[in-house]
Amino acid sequence: MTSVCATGQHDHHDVYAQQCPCRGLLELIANKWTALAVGALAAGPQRFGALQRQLEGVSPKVLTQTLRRLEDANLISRTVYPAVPLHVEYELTEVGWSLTVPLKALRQWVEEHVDEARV
Amino acid sequence: MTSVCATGQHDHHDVYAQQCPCRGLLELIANKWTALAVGALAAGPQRFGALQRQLEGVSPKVLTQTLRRLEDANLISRTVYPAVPLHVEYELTEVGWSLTVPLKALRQWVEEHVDEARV
DNA sequence: CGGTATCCCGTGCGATACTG
DNA sequence: CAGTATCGCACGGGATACCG
Repeated sequence: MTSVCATGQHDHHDVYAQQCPCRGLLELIANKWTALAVGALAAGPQRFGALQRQLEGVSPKVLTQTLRRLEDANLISRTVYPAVPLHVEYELTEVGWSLTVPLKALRQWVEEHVDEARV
Repeated sequence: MTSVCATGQHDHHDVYAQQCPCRGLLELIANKWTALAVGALAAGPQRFGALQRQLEGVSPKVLTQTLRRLEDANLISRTVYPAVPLHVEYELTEVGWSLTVPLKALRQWVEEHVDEARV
């Protein structure tokens, strides 16, 4: 069994439907900036402004949406340091950090097959 | 360096922008059915109708779009057997097959962290 | 059987302006 | 500094009907 969704418990009657456990993750990292934000945070905790500069072209609204979704998914944490001016740090959680491993595998696949695959 | 996009050649000046080589792949598998179609085809060559039944809920138009994109990316091949009724087979290419490896890593991550991460 | 054509809708994304 | 508010558009996706 090598499919994305099937488990060892399943057989050829598998349905790759809405119930697939991959769906949630795929829909999360599917959007434009999420995986890139995780990649940026893999270098260490970052402030909102720093993330916005690294993810070139992202608007503050969209960056906020992206970070909120990651926070809701428990992949990053948001820490506010009450000060003037405001200081907010985003950081990968432990489980968020673990996600960088398969994500990095994906990146390596791209590097290795960028010529064969027209992605 | 553990970020999604940075390579060993890069340093802290990396920009996770539109130029990131991951972007193409992420935008490809980002949509609703692509990764699932790859997963289905990992079980072996499939006909259009069989894919449509496995990817429960997909409309013929969207399935066609999905398969065309995968074909354009050189990840699957489309073979027409001229007969009545028509017989069309979709099959993973070699590079398409190689993609199932990191995709499977992603699935395993989901299974292992489904409780910690609310994806 | 394996699609295309057509219509429609939700939402992800972007630009800009403004605020605690 | 770190967002929110508002507007608008493009596009992915869905339903249905039809075609070679």
